Amino acid sequence: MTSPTSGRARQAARNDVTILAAAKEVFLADKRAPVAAVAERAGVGISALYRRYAGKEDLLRKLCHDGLLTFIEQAERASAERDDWAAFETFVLGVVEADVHSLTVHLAGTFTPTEEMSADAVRADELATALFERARPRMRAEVVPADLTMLLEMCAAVRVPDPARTTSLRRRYLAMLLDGLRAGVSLPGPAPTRAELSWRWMPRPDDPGDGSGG
Amino acid sequence: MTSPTSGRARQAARNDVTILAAAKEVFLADKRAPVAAVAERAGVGISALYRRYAGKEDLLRKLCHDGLLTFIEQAERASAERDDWAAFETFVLGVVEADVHSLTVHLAGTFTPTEEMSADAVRADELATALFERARPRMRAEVVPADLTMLLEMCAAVRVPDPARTTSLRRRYLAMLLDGLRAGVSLPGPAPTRAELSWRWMPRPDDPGDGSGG
DNA sequence: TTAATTGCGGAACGAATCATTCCGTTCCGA
DNA sequence: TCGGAACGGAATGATTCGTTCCGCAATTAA
Repeated sequence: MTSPTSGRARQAARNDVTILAAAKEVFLADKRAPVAAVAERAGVGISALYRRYAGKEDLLRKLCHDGLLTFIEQAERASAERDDWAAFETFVLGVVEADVHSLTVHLAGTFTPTEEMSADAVRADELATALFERARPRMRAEVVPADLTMLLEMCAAVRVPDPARTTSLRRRYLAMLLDGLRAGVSLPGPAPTRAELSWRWMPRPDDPGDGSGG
Repeated sequence: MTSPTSGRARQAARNDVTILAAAKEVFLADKRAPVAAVAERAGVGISALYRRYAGKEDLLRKLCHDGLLTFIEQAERASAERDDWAAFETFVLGVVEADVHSLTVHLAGTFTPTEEMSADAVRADELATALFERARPRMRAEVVPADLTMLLEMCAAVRVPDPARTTSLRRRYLAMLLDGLRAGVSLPGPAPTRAELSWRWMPRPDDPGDGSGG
């Protein structure tokens, strides 16, 4: 089992990424989607999926963790930029374009997290906060890092059937949000606290959607 | 049956509004909620609900239509304001505070609409577009009335467990969005078209939530 | 007072959905 | 030719949920 460059094992290795990509697409569109939908999208049988993951929760966990790692990667890459605001902008744009928010926040609560995941979540939060703080001098008064979570949430809510257009429209409204982040001075009501946003990471009996299922 | 001011009929009349209010709360939190959850929230049995509505779809339709009428009411009320921008602002704020968006757009597609509903939807669109056009001179270049739908969508995505805080936070981010609506000049990508947003009003096999079900 | 009616609570029913398992098949590698 | 890894997809069992049905209680009409 050195390098599966041919035949069976090769196809299996290909299925690894195919299934993961299919799962990402399917659960982004509807986080309550059945497992069978993932298999169908990937063009494989259900066996191929259950051979790789112990169950649905396992797959969801893997997906969420991957999203978290992408988030961290975007943050680290953006941190290299010299200009404070440009770094922040690059980071947020990267997260939005990778459609990572739905993979992390929206899938949270559908499984019990790993210790490693929790640690990565903390690190992700630290990186994002650092980027936010760097750019904060150029923002309006009274904004806080917790606002970033909500801005990403709002971008994730932009969704049309065509994925390409969804990305394009998200860029449009992200530009508006970033302008709004810098304009004016006074904002109504108190800023969100960390406690108010942490409920997403706790297991929930019901599923407030989405109002919107993905 | 002149005026039910006592006993039985009185309680029944009270249940009319209780059930409707419960349904609004429940389906706002999760549009896929079971009918039994509505009855439980209202503190009545399932019979009390089915006596009033032919089925779940009937209840959803009533709820959505009520939301549409509230939307129209907010638009008409705001239209009376002299200042063009103030009228627009009052209107949007009214819609957001009434949490009407989830009742209309998010519930659309879960039932077959009435002719009257379709007519009201057209009227709602006309009123909203008129308010938008009045305020447009004070907005950045290249924004279109269809943007309003998306802005409302983004506000509806702001949600925390506490309803009062949800309203407060929505006001906060609405202020940012409105500032973003006026700032700058150039926006990336083409504006949304009506066709891209009309899919919400067509019956769908699946349910893209949000990824989030509200 | 009595009988009819209205409104209702909640168990029961049946359909649908889904995660998971299981069995037979295919095909690569030796 | 053979062992077994990988797989397709039907079968299964549990759960959820919309709807119906039956019996009871309270009110009202006679």
